[in-house]
Amino acid sequence: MMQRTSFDQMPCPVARSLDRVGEWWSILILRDAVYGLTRFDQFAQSLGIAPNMLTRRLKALCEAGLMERRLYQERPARYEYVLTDTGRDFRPVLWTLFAWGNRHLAPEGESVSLVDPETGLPVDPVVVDRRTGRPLSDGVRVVAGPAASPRLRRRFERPIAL
Amino acid sequence: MMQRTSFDQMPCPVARSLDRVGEWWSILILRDAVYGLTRFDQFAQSLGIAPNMLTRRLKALCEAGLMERRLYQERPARYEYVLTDTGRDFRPVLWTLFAWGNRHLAPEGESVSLVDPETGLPVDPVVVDRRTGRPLSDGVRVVAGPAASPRLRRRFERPIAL
DNA sequence: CAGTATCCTGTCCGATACTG
DNA sequence: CAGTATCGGACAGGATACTG
Repeated sequence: MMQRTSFDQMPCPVARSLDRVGEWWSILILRDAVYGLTRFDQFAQSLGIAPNMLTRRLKALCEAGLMERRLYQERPARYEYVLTDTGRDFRPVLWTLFAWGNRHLAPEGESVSLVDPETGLPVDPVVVDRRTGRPLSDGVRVVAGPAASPRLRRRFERPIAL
Repeated sequence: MMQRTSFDQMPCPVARSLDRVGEWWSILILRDAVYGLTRFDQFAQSLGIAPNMLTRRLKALCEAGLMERRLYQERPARYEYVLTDTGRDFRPVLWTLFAWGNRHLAPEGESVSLVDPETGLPVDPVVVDRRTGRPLSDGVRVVAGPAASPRLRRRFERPIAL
C-alpha cells in the first residue's frame, strides 16, 4: 500500500517536478540556498527546522540533483551544501511563487520585495515567451511532445490550455 | 505538538504561498483546473486520486481562495469547481514548474510541450521584469518591503540575492 | 454522478538527546 | 560545528463501501 503515488513516472513535467521538490521544506531550503546559505547550521537557524528533517531534505535534494554536498574542510571533515546548475535553474519557480504570494497573501502590504540592485527599483516578475517576448496568458497550450506515448498523444490530440 | 509549522505567519511570500498550495495534490488539481476540468469526476479520473482526498483538497483550495464551488444544477444539486482570479493567477508558477521539469527531468525528450496555438511554435517560458523587460537573473535582490517588521528589516539590511 | 464515511498505513515533522 | 539516533504525534493519502 502506497502512502502516495510517485509522480516521477507521470508524463506531466509539473508532476515530475513536484516529485523532486514537492516537500514543504525542500523549496524553502532552495530559497535559502539561493540566498547564499551553504552550511547545515545556517539552514537550521534560518528555517527553524528540526535537524533530522534538515538532514533528510538536504539528502533528498542532493539525490534529486538540485544540490551538492561538498567537502570544504578536512580534519575535521566539514561539508557545505551548494546549488547545482539544475538547482539554480529552479529560481524562476521561486520568483513566480514569491510574486504570487506578494500579490495575494500580503493584505497589509509587502513585507519583502524584489528589486533591481542597480536601480533600486521594484522588479515585477512576468513570464514571457523567450522567442517572441510576449507574456504567456490565455493563449498557451499543452501539446504532445516528441517523446509522447500514443496514449498521451491521444489525450492531447486537441491542444489544452495551460 | 505540531505536525508541521504553519508557514502562513512567515514574512516570506514563498513560505506563505506554500502554506496554501504546498500539498502534493493541490498543484496538480490546479493544473487540471487550468486544463479546463471542473467536475469532481473529471478530477478524480484525471488524477487517479482517492475520492476522500479529492474532497479534502478541493475544500482546502476553496478555503484558500483559489477555487470556487458553484452550483451548476439544482435537483439534484450539482457543483462544479472553478478557478478564482487568484487561482488563475497561479498559472505562472505552473508554467515555470512545467518548464523546469521539461528542462531537467525529461531525459528522453519532452513528452508534452508548450506551444503558441496560433503559430504552433514552441513556447519557452522566461521570467522577466515587467517594467524593463529584462530577464531576471543573478541581479535580483530581496529587500524589506513597506510592511516589514524591524526585525525583518534588519535581516534584509543588505539586499539578498534571489 | 457526486460525493461521504470508515479504516488503515506511511511518513512528514517536531522534540530531544547525544556524538566526533 | 555538523550532524545522528530515537521517540511520538498528526495527518496526508490509499482503499473500499456506501448514499441521494
